[in-house]
Amino acid sequence: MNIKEVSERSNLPAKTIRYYEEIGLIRPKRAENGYRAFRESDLHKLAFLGRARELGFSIEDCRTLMALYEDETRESAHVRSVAEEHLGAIDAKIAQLQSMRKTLAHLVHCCAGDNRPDCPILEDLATHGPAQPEQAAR
Amino acid sequence: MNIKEVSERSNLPAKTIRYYEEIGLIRPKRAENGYRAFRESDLHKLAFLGRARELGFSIEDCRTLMALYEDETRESAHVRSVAEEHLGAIDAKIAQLQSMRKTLAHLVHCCAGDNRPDCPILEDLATHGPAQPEQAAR
DNA sequence: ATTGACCTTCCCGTGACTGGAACCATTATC
DNA sequence: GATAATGGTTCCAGTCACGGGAAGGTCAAT
Repeated sequence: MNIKEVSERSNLPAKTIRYYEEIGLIRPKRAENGYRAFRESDLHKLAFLGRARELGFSIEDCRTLMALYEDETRESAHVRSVAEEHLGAIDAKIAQLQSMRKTLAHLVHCCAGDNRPDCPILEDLATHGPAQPEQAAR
Repeated sequence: MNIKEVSERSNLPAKTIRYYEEIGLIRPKRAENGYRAFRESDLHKLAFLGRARELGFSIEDCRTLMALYEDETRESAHVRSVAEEHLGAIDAKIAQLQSMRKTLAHLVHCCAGDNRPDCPILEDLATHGPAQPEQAAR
């Protein structure tokens, strides 16, 4: 298989597939003309990677998960802990976005949105400076 | 004011302040020794920027918002539209994260997390390839 | 005279790609 | 056989919003 077919069957851009090879996530063979020669197993790995990326795992997480996938002696606890950590990060991100959303929605609601210059959004920005970083918990 | 005082009073790292000057968001004067000489107005702008960044506005949005802030003839509708667009992006991001979260939480819940290799998380990754990109709406 | 704290610029690295240039290989068409 | 279209290759640069660190100048205090 050449890269285009793999790209279509994995729903990953060819650029991404080359990048994954560059960083060692896949190791397709080469044909005599220098073209990458993908096997079904490469395609399978790419689908795995695509799904993991879709769930928001970092490339490094993907590397770990692939290694676990290929390790018959893995413990599911290991996989689960990777997923749990990622889940925690997602939750933190959601909370942060919801906090932004709340403030922003309020400001947008308060803004007349007409041809006059008065604007509570700008007033907020001008008066509520950035928050002090919290003292890190020990 | 030198950069350290401004950094402390604005709660922005000195690196960030220099960066904001580099990209033209602020234009502090210079003392004879080459040090940046910040005025209160620079500090005010930095606080404005810090707050806008805290609400997730991009640097380009910040540039627009600052320009509107300084434009006495602005229309609040303009400010509001910038904020609404950003709000929409936040909502989209939240929805995407919640979708990930849902799938991931389910998988984590299903995974025994013990010393055996069987793992529904890896099974999902191996079998549910990446989604086809939706046909873009016209 | 020498610390030490502060300031400066400059360059590299981040994550996960994307775009584009320049060039080689294969296949189809005239 | 010449040409064009399509596909492949590598390499370089750019994205976003900074952060780290080196090399060196300035200032206040000891």
